[in-house]
Amino acid sequence: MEIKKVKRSEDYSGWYNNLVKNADLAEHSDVKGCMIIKPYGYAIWEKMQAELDRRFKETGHQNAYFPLFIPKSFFTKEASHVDGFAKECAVVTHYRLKVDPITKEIVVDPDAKLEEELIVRPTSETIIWNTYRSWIQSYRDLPILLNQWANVVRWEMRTRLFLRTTEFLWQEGHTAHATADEAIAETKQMLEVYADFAENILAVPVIKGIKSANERFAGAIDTYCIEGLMQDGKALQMGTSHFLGQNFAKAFDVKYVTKENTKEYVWATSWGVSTRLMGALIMSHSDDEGLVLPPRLAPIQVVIVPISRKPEEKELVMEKANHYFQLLKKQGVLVKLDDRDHLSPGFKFADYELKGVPVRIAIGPRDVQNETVEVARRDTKEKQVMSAADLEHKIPHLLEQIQANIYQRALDYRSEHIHAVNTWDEFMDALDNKTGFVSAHWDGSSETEEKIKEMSKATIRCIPLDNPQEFGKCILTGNDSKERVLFARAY
RNA sequence: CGGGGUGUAGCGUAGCCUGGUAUCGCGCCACAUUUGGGAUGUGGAGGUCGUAGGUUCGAAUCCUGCCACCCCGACCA
Repeated sequence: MEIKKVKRSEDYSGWYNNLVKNADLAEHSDVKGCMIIKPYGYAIWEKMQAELDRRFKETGHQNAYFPLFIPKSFFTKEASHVDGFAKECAVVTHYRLKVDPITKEIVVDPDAKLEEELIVRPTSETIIWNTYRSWIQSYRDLPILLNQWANVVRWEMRTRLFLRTTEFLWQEGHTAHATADEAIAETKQMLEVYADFAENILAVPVIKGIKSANERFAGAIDTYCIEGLMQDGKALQMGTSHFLGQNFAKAFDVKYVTKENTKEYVWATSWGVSTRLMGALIMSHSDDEGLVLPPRLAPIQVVIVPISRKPEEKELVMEKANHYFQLLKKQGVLVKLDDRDHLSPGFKFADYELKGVPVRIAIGPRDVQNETVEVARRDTKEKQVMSAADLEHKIPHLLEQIQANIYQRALDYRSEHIHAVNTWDEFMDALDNKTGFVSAHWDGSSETEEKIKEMSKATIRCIPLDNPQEFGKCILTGNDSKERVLFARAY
Protein backbone atom coordinates (compact mmCIF):
# COMPACT_ATOMS: atom_id res chain seq x y z
CA MET A 1 0.00 0.00 0.00
CA GLU A 2 1.38 3.38 -0.90
CA ILE A 3 0.79 5.64 2.02
CA LYS A 4 0.52 9.37 1.83
CA LYS A 5 2.70 10.84 4.54
CA VAL A 6 1.94 14.15 6.12
CA LYS A 7 4.39 15.71 8.51
CA ARG A 8 3.10 16.75 11.89
CA SER A 9 5.20 19.88 11.90
CA GLU A 10 3.95 21.06 8.51
CA ASP A 11 0.24 20.39 8.55
CA TYR A 12 -1.13 19.32 11.90
CA SER A 13 -4.74 18.71 10.84
CA GLY A 14 -3.62 16.93 7.71
CA TRP A 15 -1.29 14.80 9.78
CA TYR A 16 -4.06 13.98 12.22
CA ASN A 17 -6.62 13.01 9.58
CA ASN A 18 -4.06 11.00 7.71
CA LEU A 19 -3.01 9.16 10.81
CA VAL A 20 -6.56 8.24 11.77
CA LYS A 21 -7.05 6.79 8.32
CA ASN A 22 -3.68 5.09 7.92
CA ALA A 23 -3.65 3.54 11.38
CA ASP A 24 -7.03 2.05 10.50
CA LEU A 25 -8.83 3.72 13.39
CA ALA A 26 -11.78 5.32 11.63
CA GLU A 27 -13.03 6.78 8.38
CA HIS A 28 -15.62 9.26 7.24
CA SER A 29 -18.98 7.70 6.52
CA ASP A 30 -21.42 8.75 3.85
CA VAL A 31 -23.46 10.36 6.59
CA LYS A 32 -22.48 13.96 7.13
CA GLY A 33 -20.40 14.45 10.24
CA CYS A 34 -20.59 10.80 11.25
CA MET A 35 -17.65 8.45 11.30
CA ILE A 36 -17.15 4.75 11.02
CA ILE A 37 -14.98 3.45 13.81
CA LYS A 38 -13.00 0.58 12.36
CA PRO A 39 -12.18 -2.60 14.29
CA TYR A 40 -8.71 -1.49 15.37
CA GLY A 41 -9.99 1.88 16.56
CA TYR A 42 -12.92 0.28 18.27
CA ALA A 43 -10.64 -2.18 20.05
CA ILE A 44 -8.84 0.77 21.62
CA TRP A 45 -12.16 2.34 22.61
CA GLU A 46 -13.21 -0.97 24.17
CA LYS A 47 -10.09 -0.97 26.28
CA MET A 48 -10.88 2.56 27.41
CA GLN A 49 -14.40 1.46 28.24
CA ALA A 50 -13.19 -1.52 30.23
CA GLU A 51 -10.80 0.58 32.31
CA LEU A 52 -13.39 3.26 32.97
CA ASP A 53 -16.19 0.82 33.63
CA ARG A 54 -14.10 -0.98 36.21
CA ARG A 55 -13.39 2.31 37.97
CA PHE A 56 -17.05 3.31 37.92
CA LYS A 57 -18.03 0.03 39.49
CA GLU A 58 -15.27 0.26 42.06
CA THR A 59 -16.75 3.57 43.14
CA GLY A 60 -20.18 2.04 43.55
CA HIS A 61 -21.89 2.79 40.26
CA GLN A 62 -24.09 0.54 38.19
CA ASN A 63 -24.85 0.65 34.50
CA ALA A 64 -28.32 1.20 33.10
CA TYR A 65 -29.80 2.30 29.81
CA PHE A 66 -32.27 5.04 28.98
CA PRO A 67 -34.03 5.83 25.68
CA LEU A 68 -32.35 7.41 22.70
CA PHE A 69 -35.38 9.66 22.23
CA ILE A 70 -36.46 12.41 24.55
CA PRO A 71 -39.90 14.05 24.27
CA LYS A 72 -39.49 17.70 23.39
CA SER A 73 -41.48 18.80 26.44
CA PHE A 74 -38.86 17.29 28.77
CA PHE A 75 -36.27 19.45 27.18
CA THR A 76 -38.03 22.70 27.84
CA LYS A 77 -38.18 22.11 31.56
CA GLU A 78 -34.71 23.24 32.53
CA ALA A 79 -34.21 26.67 31.01
CA SER A 80 -30.43 26.96 30.74
CA HIS A 81 -30.22 23.36 29.58
CA VAL A 82 -32.48 24.10 26.59
CA ASP A 83 -30.49 27.20 25.81
CA GLY A 84 -27.30 25.22 25.71
CA PHE A 85 -28.47 22.42 23.48
CA ALA A 86 -31.39 23.74 21.40
CA LYS A 87 -29.17 24.79 18.50
CA GLU A 88 -27.76 21.35 17.96
CA CYS A 89 -30.65 18.93 18.35
CA ALA A 90 -31.73 16.33 15.83
CA VAL A 91 -35.51 16.06 15.94
CA VAL A 92 -37.75 13.15 14.99
CA THR A 93 -41.04 14.40 13.59
CA HIS A 94 -42.48 11.39 11.72
CA TYR A 95 -42.58 7.65 12.17
CA ARG A 96 -43.39 6.29 8.72
CA LEU A 97 -42.37 6.39 5.08
CA LYS A 98 -44.52 5.62 2.08
CA VAL A 99 -44.34 5.37 -1.68
CA ASP A 100 -45.48 8.56 -3.31
CA PRO A 101 -48.28 7.53 -5.71
CA ILE A 102 -47.11 9.96 -8.38
CA THR A 103 -43.32 9.98 -8.29
CA LYS A 104 -43.02 6.41 -6.94
CA GLU A 105 -40.34 7.66 -4.62
CA ILE A 106 -40.10 6.83 -0.94
CA VAL A 107 -41.21 9.89 1.00
CA VAL A 108 -42.04 10.79 4.58
CA ASP A 109 -45.70 10.03 5.16
CA PRO A 110 -47.28 13.36 6.15
CA ASP A 111 -50.04 11.45 7.93
CA ALA A 112 -47.49 9.91 10.25
CA LYS A 113 -46.61 13.06 12.12
CA LEU A 114 -45.82 12.57 15.78
CA GLU A 115 -48.08 14.21 18.34
CA GLU A 116 -44.97 15.39 20.11
CA GLU A 117 -41.57 15.62 18.49
CA LEU A 118 -38.78 13.49 19.87
CA ILE A 119 -35.28 14.83 20.39
CA VAL A 120 -32.40 12.50 19.71
CA ARG A 121 -30.55 12.81 23.00
CA PRO A 122 -27.61 15.20 23.05
CA THR A 123 -27.26 14.19 26.73
CA SER A 124 -29.71 12.43 29.02
CA GLU A 125 -30.23 14.57 32.11
CA THR A 126 -33.83 15.34 31.25
CA ILE A 127 -35.09 11.85 30.55
CA ILE A 128 -33.18 10.46 33.48
CA TRP A 129 -34.42 13.03 35.94
CA ASN A 130 -37.92 12.55 34.67
CA THR A 131 -37.43 8.88 35.56
CA TYR A 132 -35.79 9.57 38.90
CA ARG A 133 -38.97 11.35 40.01
CA SER A 134 -40.74 8.02 40.23
CA TRP A 135 -37.75 6.19 41.72
CA ILE A 136 -37.14 8.53 44.60
CA GLN A 137 -39.51 8.99 47.52
CA SER A 138 -37.44 8.67 50.66
CA TYR A 139 -33.90 9.40 51.78
CA ARG A 140 -33.60 5.61 51.83
CA ASP A 141 -33.78 5.63 48.00
CA LEU A 142 -30.64 7.76 47.83
CA PRO A 143 -28.07 7.93 46.53
CA ILE A 144 -28.72 6.65 43.02
CA LEU A 145 -25.41 6.04 41.31
CA LEU A 146 -25.92 5.22 37.63
CA ASN A 147 -23.89 5.29 34.49
CA GLN A 148 -24.88 4.59 30.93
CA TRP A 149 -22.78 3.77 27.89
CA ALA A 150 -24.53 5.31 24.95
CA ASN A 151 -24.42 7.22 21.72
CA VAL A 152 -25.55 10.81 21.58
CA VAL A 153 -26.14 13.27 18.76
CA ARG A 154 -25.11 16.90 18.66
CA TRP A 155 -25.61 18.63 15.36
CA GLU A 156 -22.37 20.57 15.30
CA MET A 157 -21.54 22.85 12.41
CA ARG A 158 -18.10 21.50 11.92
CA THR A 159 -16.87 18.03 12.72
CA ARG A 160 -13.51 16.35 13.08
CA LEU A 161 -12.83 12.63 13.37
CA PHE A 162 -13.11 11.59 17.03
CA LEU A 163 -12.78 15.15 18.32
CA ARG A 164 -16.21 16.30 17.28
CA THR A 165 -18.60 14.12 15.35
CA THR A 166 -22.34 14.50 14.95
CA GLU A 167 -22.95 11.17 16.63
CA PHE A 168 -20.47 10.08 19.25
CA LEU A 169 -20.07 7.37 21.82
CA TRP A 170 -19.67 8.17 25.46
CA GLN A 171 -20.61 7.33 28.97
CA GLU A 172 -22.72 9.59 31.11
CA GLY A 173 -23.02 9.18 34.84
CA HIS A 174 -26.12 10.53 36.53
CA THR A 175 -26.30 10.48 40.28
CA ALA A 176 -28.88 11.65 42.80
CA HIS A 177 -28.03 12.61 46.39
CA ALA A 178 -29.68 13.74 49.59
CA THR A 179 -27.25 16.55 50.28
CA ALA A 180 -25.24 19.10 48.39
CA ASP A 181 -22.06 18.02 50.12
CA GLU A 182 -22.52 14.45 49.03
CA ALA A 183 -23.20 15.49 45.43
CA ILE A 184 -20.16 17.76 45.39
CA ALA A 185 -18.04 14.94 46.77
CA GLU A 186 -19.34 12.69 44.00
CA THR A 187 -18.53 15.33 41.36
CA LYS A 188 -14.99 15.60 42.64
CA GLN A 189 -14.58 11.88 43.02
CA MET A 190 -15.47 11.29 39.37
CA LEU A 191 -13.09 14.01 38.31
CA GLU A 192 -10.37 12.10 40.14
CA VAL A 193 -11.42 8.90 38.40
CA TYR A 194 -11.09 10.62 35.04
CA ALA A 195 -7.74 12.15 35.90
CA ASP A 196 -6.41 8.84 37.13
CA PHE A 197 -7.59 7.12 33.97
CA ALA A 198 -6.14 9.82 31.71
CA GLU A 199 -2.74 9.80 33.35
CA ASN A 200 -2.28 6.13 34.13
CA ILE A 201 -3.96 4.55 31.15
CA LEU A 202 -3.94 7.11 28.35
CA ALA A 203 -0.59 8.43 29.60
CA VAL A 204 -1.90 11.96 29.08
CA PRO A 205 -1.18 14.39 31.91
CA VAL A 206 -4.19 16.51 32.70
CA ILE A 207 -4.94 19.61 34.68
CA LYS A 208 -7.89 19.30 37.00
CA GLY A 209 -9.89 22.43 37.33
CA ILE A 210 -13.17 24.18 37.46
CA LYS A 211 -14.79 25.98 34.56
CA SER A 212 -15.60 29.65 34.48
CA ALA A 213 -19.29 30.57 34.22
CA ASN A 214 -19.03 31.01 30.46
CA GLU A 215 -17.67 27.54 29.90
CA ARG A 216 -19.97 25.77 32.32
CA PHE A 217 -22.27 22.95 31.26
CA ALA A 218 -25.81 24.07 30.44
CA GLY A 219 -27.73 23.46 33.64
CA ALA A 220 -24.79 23.04 36.01
CA ILE A 221 -23.85 24.97 39.13
CA ASP A 222 -20.22 23.97 38.74
CA THR A 223 -18.38 22.15 36.00
CA TYR A 224 -15.14 20.42 36.85
CA CYS A 225 -12.91 19.29 34.04
CA ILE A 226 -9.68 17.69 33.03
CA GLU A 227 -7.72 19.54 30.38
CA GLY A 228 -5.00 18.02 28.25
CA LEU A 229 -2.45 19.68 26.02
CA MET A 230 -2.01 18.41 22.48
CA GLN A 231 1.24 18.41 20.52
CA ASP A 232 0.25 21.44 18.48
CA GLY A 233 -0.05 23.48 21.65
CA LYS A 234 -3.84 23.49 21.73
CA ALA A 235 -5.80 22.41 24.76
CA LEU A 236 -8.41 19.68 24.72
CA GLN A 237 -11.18 19.24 27.25
CA MET A 238 -11.00 15.54 27.98
CA GLY A 239 -13.74 15.03 30.51
CA THR A 240 -16.21 16.92 32.62
CA SER A 241 -17.96 16.32 35.92
CA HIS A 242 -20.87 18.55 36.83
CA PHE A 243 -22.42 19.52 40.10
CA LEU A 244 -25.99 20.20 38.99
CA GLY A 245 -27.32 21.42 42.30
CA GLN A 246 -31.09 21.05 42.50
CA ASN A 247 -31.70 22.43 39.02
CA PHE A 248 -32.92 19.21 37.49
CA ALA A 249 -34.72 18.09 40.64
CA LYS A 250 -36.68 21.33 40.59
CA ALA A 251 -37.33 21.13 36.85
CA PHE A 252 -38.62 17.57 37.16
CA ASP A 253 -40.03 17.86 40.65
CA VAL A 254 -37.86 15.22 42.24
CA LYS A 255 -38.19 15.40 46.03
CA TYR A 256 -37.46 13.03 48.84
CA VAL A 257 -38.70 12.75 52.40
CA THR A 258 -35.98 13.24 55.00
CA LYS A 259 -35.60 11.39 58.30
CA GLU A 260 -37.29 14.36 59.89
CA ASN A 261 -40.24 13.89 57.55
CA THR A 262 -39.63 17.07 55.58
CA LYS A 263 -39.56 17.27 51.77
CA GLU A 264 -36.36 18.29 50.03
CA TYR A 265 -35.27 18.53 46.41
CA VAL A 266 -32.66 15.99 45.38
CA TRP A 267 -29.09 17.01 44.51
CA ALA A 268 -27.60 15.91 41.21
CA THR A 269 -24.35 15.28 39.38
CA SER A 270 -23.52 14.20 35.88
CA TRP A 271 -20.19 13.35 34.33
CA GLY A 272 -18.96 12.09 31.00
CA VAL A 273 -16.13 11.24 28.69
CA SER A 274 -16.45 10.39 25.02
CA THR A 275 -14.73 8.97 21.97
CA ARG A 276 -13.01 12.33 21.94
CA LEU A 277 -10.50 10.61 24.21
CA MET A 278 -9.38 8.75 21.10
CA GLY A 279 -8.45 12.10 19.65
CA ALA A 280 -6.62 13.05 22.82
CA LEU A 281 -4.70 9.80 22.70
CA ILE A 282 -3.67 10.28 19.08
CA MET A 283 -2.71 13.93 19.43
CA SER A 284 -0.74 13.45 22.63
CA HIS A 285 1.74 10.80 21.61
CA SER A 286 1.86 10.10 17.91
CA ASP A 287 4.60 11.07 15.46
CA ASP A 288 5.34 11.18 11.75
CA GLU A 289 5.59 7.39 11.63
CA GLY A 290 2.09 6.99 12.96
CA LEU A 291 0.24 6.21 16.12
CA VAL A 292 2.04 5.69 19.42
CA LEU A 293 -0.04 3.71 21.88
CA PRO A 294 0.54 3.44 25.60
CA PRO A 295 0.87 -0.30 26.35
CA ARG A 296 -2.04 -0.31 28.76
CA LEU A 297 -4.38 0.66 25.94
CA ALA A 298 -2.81 -1.19 23.05
CA PRO A 299 -4.98 -3.98 21.64
CA ILE A 300 -1.71 -5.55 20.55
CA GLN A 301 1.15 -4.88 22.94
CA VAL A 302 3.80 -6.99 21.27
CA VAL A 303 3.98 -8.19 17.70
CA ILE A 304 6.31 -10.97 16.65
CA VAL A 305 7.56 -10.76 13.08
CA PRO A 306 9.25 -13.91 11.82
CA ILE A 307 11.86 -13.58 9.09
CA SER A 308 13.14 -16.44 6.96
CA ARG A 309 14.66 -17.10 3.59
CA LYS A 310 14.39 -20.78 2.89
CA PRO A 311 11.65 -23.25 3.80
CA GLU A 312 13.85 -25.11 6.27
CA GLU A 313 14.72 -21.80 7.95
CA LYS A 314 11.10 -20.88 8.06
CA GLU A 315 10.27 -23.99 9.97
CA LEU A 316 12.90 -23.29 12.62
CA VAL A 317 11.99 -19.63 12.89
CA MET A 318 8.31 -20.36 13.19
CA GLU A 319 8.93 -22.94 15.86
CA LYS A 320 10.81 -20.39 17.95
CA ALA A 321 8.36 -17.62 17.18
CA ASN A 322 5.49 -19.81 18.31
CA HIS A 323 7.35 -20.69 21.45
CA TYR A 324 7.93 -17.03 22.35
CA PHE A 325 4.35 -16.25 21.48
CA GLN A 326 3.09 -18.81 23.98
CA LEU A 327 5.59 -17.67 26.56
CA LEU A 328 4.49 -14.05 26.41
CA LYS A 329 0.84 -14.97 26.25
CA LYS A 330 1.28 -16.86 29.51
CA GLN A 331 2.74 -13.70 30.99
CA GLY A 332 -0.51 -11.94 30.19
CA VAL A 333 1.01 -9.94 27.35
CA LEU A 334 -1.32 -9.14 24.44
CA VAL A 335 0.90 -10.62 21.77
CA LYS A 336 0.36 -11.24 18.09
CA LEU A 337 2.40 -13.47 15.84
CA ASP A 338 2.25 -12.14 12.30
CA ASP A 339 2.95 -15.19 10.17
CA ARG A 340 1.56 -13.82 6.92
CA ASP A 341 4.25 -14.76 4.43
CA HIS A 342 3.10 -12.69 1.48
CA LEU A 343 4.22 -9.54 3.24
CA SER A 344 7.85 -8.60 3.71
CA PRO A 345 9.28 -7.88 7.15
CA GLY A 346 9.90 -4.29 6.14
CA PHE A 347 6.26 -3.83 5.30
CA LYS A 348 5.20 -5.28 8.62
CA PHE A 349 7.64 -3.12 10.56
CA ALA A 350 6.23 0.00 8.98
CA ASP A 351 2.66 -1.15 9.36
CA TYR A 352 2.90 -1.89 13.08
CA GLU A 353 4.62 1.43 13.60
CA LEU A 354 1.69 3.10 11.90
CA LYS A 355 -0.63 1.26 14.24
CA GLY A 356 1.35 2.17 17.32
CA VAL A 357 2.13 -1.32 18.58
CA PRO A 358 4.46 -0.63 21.55
CA VAL A 359 6.94 -3.49 21.07
CA ARG A 360 8.04 -5.39 18.01
CA ILE A 361 10.01 -8.58 18.20
CA ALA A 362 11.78 -9.71 15.05
CA ILE A 363 13.16 -13.19 14.82
CA GLY A 364 15.22 -14.55 11.93
CA PRO A 365 17.63 -17.41 11.25
CA ARG A 366 20.44 -15.46 12.90
CA ASP A 367 18.42 -15.17 16.07
CA VAL A 368 17.49 -18.81 16.06
CA GLN A 369 21.17 -19.66 15.91
CA ASN A 370 22.16 -17.22 18.67
CA GLU A 371 19.11 -17.75 20.86
CA THR A 372 18.29 -14.06 20.55
CA VAL A 373 15.57 -11.78 19.22
CA GLU A 374 15.54 -8.19 18.05
CA VAL A 375 13.34 -6.05 20.23
CA ALA A 376 12.24 -2.64 18.98
CA ARG A 377 10.20 -0.17 20.97
CA ARG A 378 7.78 2.16 19.24
CA ASP A 379 8.10 5.16 21.53
CA THR A 380 11.85 5.72 21.11
CA LYS A 381 12.41 3.55 17.99
CA GLU A 382 15.35 1.94 19.81
CA LYS A 383 16.29 -1.57 18.83
CA GLN A 384 18.21 -4.03 20.90
CA VAL A 385 19.23 -7.62 20.55
CA MET A 386 17.92 -9.51 23.52
CA SER A 387 18.74 -12.95 24.73
CA ALA A 388 15.66 -15.08 24.19
CA ALA A 389 15.91 -16.38 27.72
CA ASP A 390 15.24 -12.86 29.00
CA LEU A 391 12.06 -12.31 27.01
CA GLU A 392 9.68 -13.69 29.55
CA HIS A 393 10.58 -11.35 32.36
CA LYS A 394 11.93 -8.38 30.40
CA ILE A 395 9.03 -7.77 28.06
CA PRO A 396 6.37 -7.06 30.71
CA HIS A 397 8.87 -4.76 32.35
CA LEU A 398 9.64 -3.05 29.06
CA LEU A 399 5.93 -2.43 28.48
CA GLU A 400 5.72 -0.65 31.81
CA GLN A 401 8.80 1.38 30.95
CA ILE A 402 7.22 2.45 27.69
CA GLN A 403 4.02 3.40 29.46
CA ALA A 404 6.00 5.54 31.89
CA ASN A 405 8.15 7.06 29.19
CA ILE A 406 5.21 8.10 27.05
CA TYR A 407 3.61 9.75 30.03
CA GLN A 408 6.81 11.48 31.03
CA ARG A 409 7.33 12.78 27.53
CA ALA A 410 3.84 14.24 27.44
CA LEU A 411 4.35 15.71 30.89
CA ASP A 412 7.64 17.32 29.88
CA TYR A 413 5.99 18.78 26.81
CA ARG A 414 3.23 20.23 28.91
CA SER A 415 5.62 21.62 31.51
CA GLU A 416 7.48 23.41 28.74
CA HIS A 417 4.19 24.84 27.50
CA ILE A 418 2.73 26.46 30.56
CA HIS A 419 3.71 30.09 30.72
CA ALA A 420 2.89 32.57 33.42
CA VAL A 421 2.42 36.09 32.09
CA ASN A 422 1.54 39.44 33.65
CA THR A 423 0.74 41.74 30.76
CA TRP A 424 -1.40 41.66 27.66
CA ASP A 425 1.63 41.71 25.37
CA GLU A 426 3.20 38.81 27.17
CA PHE A 427 -0.12 37.01 27.00
CA MET A 428 -0.40 37.36 23.22
CA ASP A 429 3.25 36.51 22.75
CA ALA A 430 2.85 33.32 24.76
CA LEU A 431 -0.24 32.28 22.82
CA ASP A 432 1.20 33.04 19.41
CA ASN A 433 4.81 32.04 19.81
CA LYS A 434 5.17 29.67 22.71
CA THR A 435 1.74 28.01 22.47
CA GLY A 436 0.16 25.91 25.19
CA PHE A 437 -1.40 27.01 28.44
CA VAL A 438 -0.99 30.56 29.60
CA SER A 439 -1.40 31.26 33.27
CA ALA A 440 -2.67 34.78 33.83
CA HIS A 441 -4.68 36.98 36.11
CA TRP A 442 -8.29 37.67 35.19
CA ASP A 443 -10.73 39.92 36.98
CA GLY A 444 -13.37 37.21 37.23
CA SER A 445 -16.02 38.81 35.03
CA SER A 446 -17.71 37.13 32.09
CA GLU A 447 -17.43 40.31 30.02
CA THR A 448 -13.66 40.34 30.36
CA GLU A 449 -13.48 36.66 29.54
CA GLU A 450 -15.60 37.21 26.45
CA LYS A 451 -13.44 40.13 25.37
CA ILE A 452 -10.24 38.18 25.81
CA LYS A 453 -11.72 35.39 23.75
CA GLU A 454 -12.63 37.78 20.95
CA MET A 455 -9.23 39.40 20.93
CA SER A 456 -7.04 36.36 21.32
CA LYS A 457 -9.18 33.31 20.42
CA ALA A 458 -8.10 31.87 23.74
CA THR A 459 -10.59 30.71 26.34
CA ILE A 460 -10.26 30.05 30.01
CA ARG A 461 -9.69 26.33 30.10
CA CYS A 462 -10.07 26.12 33.83
CA ILE A 463 -9.26 27.49 37.22
CA PRO A 464 -6.88 24.80 38.46
CA LEU A 465 -8.02 23.04 41.62
CA ASP A 466 -4.66 23.32 43.33
CA ASN A 467 -4.38 26.99 42.45
CA PRO A 468 -2.42 29.03 44.97
CA GLN A 469 -3.92 32.32 46.13
CA GLU A 470 -1.97 35.03 44.41
CA PHE A 471 -3.13 38.59 44.10
CA GLY A 472 -2.51 40.43 40.88
CA LYS A 473 -3.98 42.56 38.13
CA CYS A 474 -6.15 41.33 35.25
CA ILE A 475 -4.12 41.24 32.03
CA LEU A 476 -6.89 42.99 30.13
CA THR A 477 -8.61 45.38 32.51
CA GLY A 478 -6.00 45.82 35.22
CA ASN A 479 -8.68 45.10 37.81
CA ASP A 480 -7.85 43.13 40.94
CA SER A 481 -7.55 39.37 40.70
CA LYS A 482 -7.02 36.85 43.45
CA GLU A 483 -5.66 33.98 41.43
CA ARG A 484 -4.29 33.01 38.06
CA VAL A 485 -6.39 31.02 35.62
CA LEU A 486 -5.33 28.91 32.66
CA PHE A 487 -5.99 30.20 29.17
CA ALA A 488 -5.38 28.39 25.92
CA ARG A 489 -6.56 28.07 22.40
CA ALA A 490 -8.58 24.91 22.42
CA TYR A 491 -10.26 22.29 20.27
C1' C B 1 -23.46 29.56 7.98
C1' G B 2 -19.12 32.82 5.72
C1' G B 3 -14.06 32.36 3.16
C1' G B 4 -10.67 28.94 0.59
C1' G B 5 -9.87 24.09 -1.62
C1' U B 6 -10.91 19.15 -3.45
C1' G B 7 -13.95 15.29 -5.86
C1' U B 8 -11.06 10.56 -11.89
C1' A B 9 -10.48 2.09 -10.05
C1' G B 10 -9.82 0.00 -3.01
C1' C B 11 -5.80 4.12 -2.06
C1' G B 12 -2.72 8.11 -4.09
C1' U B 13 -2.81 10.62 -8.78
C1' A B 14 -2.06 12.59 -14.46
C1' G B 15 -5.25 14.51 -18.03
C1' C B 16 -9.08 19.79 -17.66
C1' C B 17 -6.55 25.90 -19.46
C1' U B 18 -6.46 24.45 -25.57
C1' G B 19 -13.41 19.01 -25.90
C1' G B 20 -12.32 13.27 -29.62
C1' U B 21 -14.43 7.88 -24.11
C1' A B 22 -8.75 8.02 -19.38
C1' U B 23 -2.40 8.10 -17.39
C1' C B 24 0.83 6.29 -13.83
C1' G B 25 2.14 4.16 -9.01
C1' C B 26 0.44 1.22 -4.96
C1' G B 27 -3.03 -2.40 -3.79
C1' C B 28 -5.98 -6.83 -5.75
C1' C B 29 -5.93 -12.07 -8.55
C1' A B 30 -2.52 -16.17 -10.76
C1' C B 31 2.33 -18.27 -11.16
C1' A B 32 7.48 -18.11 -10.08
C1' U B 33 11.54 -16.18 -7.47
C1' U B 34 11.87 -13.74 -2.70
C1' U B 35 11.80 -12.20 2.94
C1' G B 36 17.07 -8.65 8.81
C1' G B 37 13.21 -1.63 7.07
C1' G B 38 7.44 -0.53 2.92
C1' A B 39 10.43 -7.30 -2.55
C1' U B 40 10.93 -8.61 -8.09
C1' G B 41 9.31 -10.56 -12.73
C1' U B 42 5.46 -12.23 -16.08
C1' G B 43 0.33 -12.39 -17.01
C1' G B 44 -4.62 -10.60 -15.49
C1' A B 45 -9.07 -8.14 -13.36
C1' G B 46 -10.89 -3.49 -11.99
C1' G B 47 -13.64 3.20 -14.22
C1' U B 48 -21.70 5.37 -15.47
C1' C B 49 -14.39 10.62 -14.37
C1' G B 50 -19.15 13.16 -7.13
C1' U B 51 -24.26 14.20 -9.06
C1' A B 52 -28.28 16.42 -12.17
C1' G B 53 -29.00 19.37 -16.18
C1' G B 54 -27.11 22.45 -20.33
C1' U B 55 -23.83 23.68 -24.74
C1' U B 56 -21.81 20.46 -28.70
C1' C B 57 -21.60 15.83 -34.04
C1' G B 58 -18.87 14.54 -29.55
C1' A B 59 -17.88 16.41 -22.44
C1' A B 60 -13.45 13.98 -17.23
C1' U B 61 -12.44 18.60 -19.98
C1' C B 62 -16.78 24.29 -21.25
C1' C B 63 -21.48 26.42 -18.49
C1' U B 64 -25.27 26.10 -14.42
C1' G B 65 -27.44 23.89 -10.15
C1' C B 66 -26.87 20.41 -6.34
C1' C B 67 -24.15 17.03 -3.07
C1' A B 68 -20.04 15.35 -0.28
C1' C B 69 -15.46 15.94 1.97
C1' C B 70 -11.07 18.81 3.65
C1' C B 71 -8.84 23.48 5.61
C1' C B 72 -9.65 28.42 8.10
C1' G B 73 -13.55 31.10 11.02
C1' A B 74 -18.33 31.36 14.07
C1' C B 75 -20.57 27.03 17.46
C1' C B 76 -19.19 23.00 20.63
C1' A B 77 -17.54 17.56 24.33
